[in-house]
Amino acid sequence: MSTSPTLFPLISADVALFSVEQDSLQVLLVRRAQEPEAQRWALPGAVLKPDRDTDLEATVRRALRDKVSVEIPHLEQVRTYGGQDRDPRGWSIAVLFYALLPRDQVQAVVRSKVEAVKWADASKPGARLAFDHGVQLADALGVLQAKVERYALPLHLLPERFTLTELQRTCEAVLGRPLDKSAFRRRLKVSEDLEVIPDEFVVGPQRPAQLYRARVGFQF
Amino acid sequence: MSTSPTLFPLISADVALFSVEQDSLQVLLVRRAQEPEAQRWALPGAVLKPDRDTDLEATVRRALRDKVSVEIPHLEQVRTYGGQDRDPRGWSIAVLFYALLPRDQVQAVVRSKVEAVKWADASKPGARLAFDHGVQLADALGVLQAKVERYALPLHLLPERFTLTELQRTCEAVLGRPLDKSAFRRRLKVSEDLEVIPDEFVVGPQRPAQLYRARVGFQF
DNA sequence: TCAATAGTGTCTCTTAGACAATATTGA
DNA sequence: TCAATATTGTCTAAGAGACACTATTGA
Repeated sequence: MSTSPTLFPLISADVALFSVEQDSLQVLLVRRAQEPEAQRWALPGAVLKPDRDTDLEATVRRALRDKVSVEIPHLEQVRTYGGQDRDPRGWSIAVLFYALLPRDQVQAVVRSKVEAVKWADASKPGARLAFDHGVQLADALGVLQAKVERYALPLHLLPERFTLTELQRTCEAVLGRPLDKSAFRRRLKVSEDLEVIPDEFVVGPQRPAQLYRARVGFQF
Repeated sequence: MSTSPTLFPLISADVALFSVEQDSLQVLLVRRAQEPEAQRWALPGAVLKPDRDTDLEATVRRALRDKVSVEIPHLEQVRTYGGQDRDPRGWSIAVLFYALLPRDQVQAVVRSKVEAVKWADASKPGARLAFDHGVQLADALGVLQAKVERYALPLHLLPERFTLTELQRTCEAVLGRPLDKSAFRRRLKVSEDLEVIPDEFVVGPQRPAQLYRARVGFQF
């Protein structure tokens, strides 16, 4: 029924969906039910359907729709993998994206009955992933880290309201290294991306923490 | 004869081939002979041929083979454009690369009889380009500039042997802004990428200029 | 009072930009 | 000598890392 990939490449869109849990960057993996590479964990993906998708982002959103019950606030292209060897079925093309899910919506991941889904450590996903998804994940992580290193704030990983310490923990989870509190706050002070929520604090058995939110028009 | 793009997207690889001439960054354009967008200038590209190309880079090299008579020393992926609206024929995917051609090989561009080819100013290519190639060119230029801003040295744009002033002029051409000579040379001094060619100088009616070359294993 | 976390201040070192000074050639 | 370009030096300001300090709460 399907066209031979020798004549026409198999086109799909893959996505590394990141979130933060327990101060650790996690990525969503799906266990493949069918051959090839059955039973192996892989990044979620979908085969392009030209009659249904208006563009590549639509393909990605469709790939995530049955796995996550909320809309994804941030989607960004990483790169494209293509060749005759990366999939045993023949010539294939995979356009890779990464996406960010706020950590207060991690529970919105759908536990399907037909498909196993799990969160894995983004920098050490465990056993070898299907196809070239290990490389894909590493590349996606690299792009995300490079952006945060360049002082972009991954606010899409946080709830709408957050404290500066939470933001710092999130950046540390992405980068995989500790950041200096003073230096971190120094640049937040001149950042255009943050906004104090007046009179809103998180209380507890310590000094209350000011709540912040993303400025309107914030773009990661 | 051809498959309908409604069922299968048209897949091509496009390339922005950059070179420097007269201290200005140039990009290679091709005038389209056929519809759609006939007569309009476009980036060189080729339709993917799964039976001939082992991967996407092979497609790009094939696209350039009949336009440039030398091998391209550097090729890098920019991003992928896909959707049902970017080509009037229907769903299409274009994987964009950029490539660097040493300025002493600009004359290696083949002036084909069937196809008009020209070098154009990379930041102001003139009239509107075909399809979304204006955006593609801007994106490719942006990726290249970002890399040079991060202190990568675009040595592939230079001849094998070059002076520091030539290197500075090349970086200025890429970035479109003047650089400070002292600061520029300061970071070259600690760079791992350059190597003095002993006792080799460019002479003239002024102080001789030391010749340099890329270190073995240099990667842009 | 103490524990715990929020938030600030200060020092030093590195680096980049601006710009001046010196060096070396051919004519 | 001079013009022209190569090469180096110096000053200053901004920014980052390290680290210590102060602030404010509940228990």
